[in-house]
Amino acid sequence: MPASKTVSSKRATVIKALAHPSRLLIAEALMEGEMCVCDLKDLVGADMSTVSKHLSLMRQAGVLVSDKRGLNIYYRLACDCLGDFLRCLDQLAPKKAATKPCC
Amino acid sequence: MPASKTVSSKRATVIKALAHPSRLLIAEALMEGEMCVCDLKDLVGADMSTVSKHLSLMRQAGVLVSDKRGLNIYYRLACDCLGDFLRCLDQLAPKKAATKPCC
DNA sequence: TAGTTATTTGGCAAAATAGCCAAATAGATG
DNA sequence: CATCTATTTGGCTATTTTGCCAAATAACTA
Repeated sequence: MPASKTVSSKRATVIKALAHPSRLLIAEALMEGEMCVCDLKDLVGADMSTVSKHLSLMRQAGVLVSDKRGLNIYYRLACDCLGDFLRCLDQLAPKKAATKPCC
Repeated sequence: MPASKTVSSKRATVIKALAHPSRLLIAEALMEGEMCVCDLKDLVGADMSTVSKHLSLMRQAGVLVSDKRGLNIYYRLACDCLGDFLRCLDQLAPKKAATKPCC
């Protein structure tokens, strides 16, 4: 229960918001620019209510911000630090991975 | 089902390996240098078998590499891109978060 | 070899998460 | 106002994840 654990927990909440294939797909798409829920529904290929819940979770975590215009609600990333991180992660060797560091 | 979804899935697996308070705490500790399981068990404050399973999951995802020396097994991060990312995430405002972008 | 220490594995119950459907809400528009 | 469209919410089951205990390994030591 050290104080540092609380900080970790908060960070983990944010990271968890990205740690799902559909949610990461959404985040990746939003790196190109904002999209509305129906666009993202087509991208993910799930029920709109499912996508909406993913978006809600991501917004609660602070990863996304939303913006209502007309009938649509547009979502976009709240920060742009994702690209660099993903590029680095892509260099990791999964599984037993020997002992070679990467980036 | 686009090809990009597969890439996202792989990335999500890696991110998921960081998306748990105990596992992120471990990763943060390992940013300072390698540690053995018993050190990490004290840090996390959970059963050693629990910590071991977290470590195993992280190694499978490629986030950690391990190294056996004597009776101990030392773990360390497989990449050093975590710090920058965490610093950026710390600037995010959780919850309803208004509509202010951050970093 | 027997014992000791460090770690992993198997198994299981409890808790959290995902995803669908149906219903509710919030704005536009006729 | 009645309706349509876009999105969210509630509720439910199925699946996944967590974390403990007990038992199994693995490698050092007497």
